[in-house]
Amino acid sequence: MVKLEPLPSSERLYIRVARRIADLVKAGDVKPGDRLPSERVLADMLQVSRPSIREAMIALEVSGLIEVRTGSGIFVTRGGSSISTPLVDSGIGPFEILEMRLVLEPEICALAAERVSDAALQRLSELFQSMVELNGRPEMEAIDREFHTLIAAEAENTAMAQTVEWLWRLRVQSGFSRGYHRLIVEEGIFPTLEEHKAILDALMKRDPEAARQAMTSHLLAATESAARHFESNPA
Amino acid sequence: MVKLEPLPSSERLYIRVARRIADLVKAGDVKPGDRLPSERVLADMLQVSRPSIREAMIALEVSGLIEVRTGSGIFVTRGGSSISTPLVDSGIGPFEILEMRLVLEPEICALAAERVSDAALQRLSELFQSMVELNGRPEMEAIDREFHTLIAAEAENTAMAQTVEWLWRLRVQSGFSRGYHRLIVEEGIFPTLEEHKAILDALMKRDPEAARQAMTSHLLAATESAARHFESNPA
DNA sequence: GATGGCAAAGTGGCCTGACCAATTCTAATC
DNA sequence: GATTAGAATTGGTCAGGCCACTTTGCCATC
Repeated sequence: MVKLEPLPSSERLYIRVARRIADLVKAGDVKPGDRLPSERVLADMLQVSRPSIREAMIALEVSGLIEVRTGSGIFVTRGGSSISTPLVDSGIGPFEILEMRLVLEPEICALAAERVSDAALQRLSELFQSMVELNGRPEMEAIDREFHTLIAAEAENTAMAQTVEWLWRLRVQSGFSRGYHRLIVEEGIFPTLEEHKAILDALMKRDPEAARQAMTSHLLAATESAARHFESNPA
Repeated sequence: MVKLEPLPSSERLYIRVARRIADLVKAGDVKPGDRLPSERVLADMLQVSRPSIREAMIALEVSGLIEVRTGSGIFVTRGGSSISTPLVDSGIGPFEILEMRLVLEPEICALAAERVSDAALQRLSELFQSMVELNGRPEMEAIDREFHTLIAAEAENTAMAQTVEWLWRLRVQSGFSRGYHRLIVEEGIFPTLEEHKAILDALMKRDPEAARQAMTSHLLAATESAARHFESNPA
C-alpha cells in the first residue's frame, strides 16, 4: 500500500499569498513599521481577488506578523512573528505563568547580566525611576512589563524574548491584571520597588549570579503575593 | 498627559465568529474529529456572510484548532498537539532553541518526576523501545519529539508544555532537522539512547534531582554535537 | 501667516451572488 | 452484491458593491 503525496500542486491560494508577503518582510523589502500596499493594489499586483488578499492578511495577522488598522492600512509588526496570541482562551492560569517565569526569567536575567548593553541599562534605570514616581498607579504595570521584556531582549536569545512577551500577553488575558493594582495597594509598593532595584543593580554590576538571585526573589515574592490575593478572592 | 482608550467598539467580525466556534469546541458541543456545519449553514446560523465565516475559519486553521478539507468539510483537530505548519519563518536558530531548552527542560523534567502518571511512564517506555528498535532511522526524530513533549505535558503546566511544542516546531522549521539523521549516523546512536535511558530511569524513580541532571546532560550533549555538526557544515 | 474646520480621497470591513473543483452520496446498472 | 455514473454537497475563488473610519489637504477664518 504505497501512499505517495507528491506535488501538492496547488496549495490554497491564501497560503501562497501569505508566504509571498512574509517573504517580502523577511527579505527586508518592507521593514517593521512600514505600511503594505492597500488590499486592492496587492490584489492587482498578485493577480488575485481581494478576498484572497484579505484571507492571507488574516493568516498573517493571527501569526503576528502584521497589524491591520481600519481605515489606515496594513502595517508590519515591530518584532516579527511571535507565539501567536491565542485566539481562543488558552486556559493558562496565573500560577502556571508564574511557575514558568520562575524557571525562565532568572536564567534570562543571568544571561542578560553578561550581554546587556549600556543603552539598555540606561533605559532600565529610567523605567525604574518611572516606577518610583508612579508610586503604584495603574500605569505601573506597563512599566513593569517593559522592564522584564527589555531584560529578556538583552539576553540576546530571540526564542526566550518572545516567550517572555507571550507570557505577559497571557497574563493580561488571564485576568490577572485586573487584580494588579489592588494587589499593589494591599501589599504596598515598596517591596516591589526594592526587588526591581536589586535586579537593576545586579545587571549594572554585570553580575550573573546576583542577577539570577534577584530575579528569583522577585518572582517568588510575586508568587506569594498572588497566592494571598487569590486566597482572599476566590475565582 | 491623559491617555484614555475606552470602548473598544466591536472587534472585527471574523474574530467574534472565530471565538464563537472556538467556544463550541471548548464547551464540548463539537468534539475533536467532528465535522462542523458547512460554511453556508454557519453563515446562515450566525447571520453573517460566508466570507466572514471563511475568514474566521482561516484564523482558527492557523491557530491549529481546525482542519479544512476541500470538498469534504471542516473538522476539529484531533488531539491538542496539532502540527500547524508555521506560516512564516521566525528566524530563530538552532542554538537559540537549544539554549532555551537547556534552561527550560531540566526544570520541566524535575517537575515531571514528581507529577508523572503511570500511564505516561508506560508510554515513555514504549517510546524508548521504539528508539532502540528504529536504531537511527529517520523516524526516530518523531519519537524523540513525542518523548520530550510527553514529559513536558506531565509537568502539568500548560504554558511550559506549549512552549516545548513550540520549540520543536521551530526546530523543524529552522532546518535543523535536515541534518538530524546524518548527525545520528556521524555521532552514533548509542550516546543518545543512553541519555534517554537515564531520563526515563530518573522519571521512573520519581527522582526530581536525577531527572534534572539527566535532562541537562542530554541537552548539553545535543548542543555539543550540534556545534560539531555546524562547524563542519557551515550554513 | 497661523489656525481650525470640513470635504474628498483612500483604506479596510463586510455583504451579495456567482461559478468552479474536489469530494461524497445516491441510485441505476450489470 | 459490486460497480459506476451522475447528482448533491462542500470548500475555493472571483467580481463588484456599499459602508465606516482615517488621513489629507484645501479653504475660510481669524
